[in-house]
Amino acid sequence: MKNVTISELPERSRRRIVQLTQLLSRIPEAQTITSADIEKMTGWTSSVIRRDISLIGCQCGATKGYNAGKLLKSLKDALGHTETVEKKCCIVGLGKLGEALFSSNLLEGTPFRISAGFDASVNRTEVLKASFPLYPTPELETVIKSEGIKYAILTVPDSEAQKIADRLFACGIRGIVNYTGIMIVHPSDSAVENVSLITALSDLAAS
Amino acid sequence: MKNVTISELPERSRRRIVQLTQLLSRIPEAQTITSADIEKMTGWTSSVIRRDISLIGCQCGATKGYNAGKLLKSLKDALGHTETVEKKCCIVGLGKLGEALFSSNLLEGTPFRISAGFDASVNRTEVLKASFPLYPTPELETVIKSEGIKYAILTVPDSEAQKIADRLFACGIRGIVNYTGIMIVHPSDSAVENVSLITALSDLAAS
DNA sequence: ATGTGTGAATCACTTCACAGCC
DNA sequence: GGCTGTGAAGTGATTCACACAT
Repeated sequence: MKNVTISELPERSRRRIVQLTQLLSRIPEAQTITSADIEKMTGWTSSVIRRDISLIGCQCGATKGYNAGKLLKSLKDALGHTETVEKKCCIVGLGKLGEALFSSNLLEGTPFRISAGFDASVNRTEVLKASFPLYPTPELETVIKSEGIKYAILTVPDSEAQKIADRLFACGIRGIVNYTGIMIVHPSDSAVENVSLITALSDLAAS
Repeated sequence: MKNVTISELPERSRRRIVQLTQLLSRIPEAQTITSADIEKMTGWTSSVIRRDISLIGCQCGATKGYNAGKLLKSLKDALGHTETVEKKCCIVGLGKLGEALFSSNLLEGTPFRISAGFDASVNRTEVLKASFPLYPTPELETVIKSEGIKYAILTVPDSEAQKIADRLFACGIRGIVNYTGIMIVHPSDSAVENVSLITALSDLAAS
């Protein structure tokens, strides 16, 4: 099996590969790592890990386990995390949460780049300092289209969330990372990743 | 099927039920809602929704669909979201992100309550204002044990994350909501919900 | 000797399809 | 008539177990 692209493989495998990528990026490149080692760190069984890796056609596991650097490279390739391709995002809602997210440089070293920020308050867009341009919300459609932005980080108040999401999907946004407390209704050709504190806590408590 | 508790049912169903609860809480109690309506809003098939609901033994669907209020109540019961039971959480790391999370009152109306905050900087714990007590990180073990806190929201810098997580699990924390950019290695009798921006964006982009 | 890669078997989840009920 | 609730069938993911490579 060779050169399978990420969106072709099973959803569960895909998510594990995303996380495995993050895990490996903190391990010295030269180190070898076995599927049993990864099992200890993640809780996934070694066989599911071996299968995931074989699905992307890495074939980099020699007799003593995988070479961490090579494996990471294969995973990143499969995910399309190559230096040359930059994935444009915007952040909508520049309250405390929005500000905290973009000012902490979380996306450094990833293929994602925040290219625009939006807030309903003109005052806010003028006062805040960011490494990307800030616009009042009415300009949302124009900027997203002209910049070709495909992903949005949603940090507006709950009461605004669905309305803004509708506008985002209407102007070409393919996916939203939803930090609000409500569930976003969305078209079937788009995606929402729920990153809400309530969902996360409820999932923890129920597990 | 009656009175099945949430941790007994399939993981996928559990997660959908958590989300469904959030969705329903924004719908008038008196309204009736069919599994087909929910399909339109969530993208899950009506049959998977009907089965999820039947798993918790609601039996509240009459001939014209579910009564939103009754359904919500059944779901909340199954999740253990009853008024009387309060689930204690703490937040570790009171930087911008931590502050943004607790000051936005996201947990109002949920069974979760933040009972303590911790930060490495004594200055920070003294200056910030919160509706719960703030402590310097060395007091973490003492406070968590004496308060009986079971869940933690982790918003420390990446470089500290694993160290702090180890301490949290060692003193009785059962689950962590991880806002840091790294993957937390954790004991198998505990859980981590990853809520990192990078993971969410990567999952979106790969879908 | 050790750990991968992968068919085959198993297990879990989803969809089908329809009986039953308002 | 319309929609739920649920056995039975189908699909998809995980685990088993072992041949193979070093």
